[in-house]
Amino acid sequence: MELRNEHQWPVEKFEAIELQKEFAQHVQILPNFDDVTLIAAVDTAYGRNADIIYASAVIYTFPEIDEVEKRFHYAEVKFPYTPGLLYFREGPAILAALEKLETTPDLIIVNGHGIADYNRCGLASMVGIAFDIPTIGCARKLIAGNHREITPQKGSSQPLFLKDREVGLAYRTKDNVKPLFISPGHRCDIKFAKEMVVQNLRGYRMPEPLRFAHQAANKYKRHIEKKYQNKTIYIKE
DNA sequence: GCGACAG
DNA sequence: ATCTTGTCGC
Repeated sequence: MELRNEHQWPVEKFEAIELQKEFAQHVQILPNFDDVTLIAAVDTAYGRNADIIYASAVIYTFPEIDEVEKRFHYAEVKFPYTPGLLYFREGPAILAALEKLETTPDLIIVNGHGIADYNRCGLASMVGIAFDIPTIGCARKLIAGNHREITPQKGSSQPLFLKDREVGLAYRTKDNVKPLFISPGHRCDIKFAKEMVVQNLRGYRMPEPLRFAHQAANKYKRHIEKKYQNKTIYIKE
């Protein structure tokens, strides 16, 4: 895949916020009627000291969810974990893994929030803008917004509001299991995001592509750590 | 001002 | 996110 919006990686928080607000201007929330055949999912894993980040980018067919292509990338972590600025910590590795994909998916599911973010531009939105491709944010915890209580039954959901705006939803993917927070990232809307996530559930809390991408990132991490045990990992630019 | 705070 | 085994519950 090819980046559509290149930029420097900020070192200071205020610079990151400036870039995030600029990207937020480009976020498109609109109905998506495209036929979805290929779905990509990205996720990351960290080394023990949280100094190295490992990212996976995997493409699956939909609705079969058969693996089509799988790429990875690891890098030194250079930005501190800061709620609201996750993109600046994980973005370098995630974008690099996605750039290695030879196939272009119809949409990308990201482990993190889309517009359910204080600046309406979470990790999923930032990734979507970077490649100008439809993205969906899927998070296990809420960072911004509120919603009414949802029942314990699978399928129960409530809209997620942030400053009077509906930005996504809380969705129960399994009975008696904590809900998932879904929000559009870029070039799609809440309805599309919800439908896609629901149609990709296969009995677990997380949609299958993301669940697999998560496992893939961890396997990749173990592989690299084993390969370089006792040695100093050399990371090229 | 205080609390909350994706991975 | 990561450090970690068993264990309670559907």
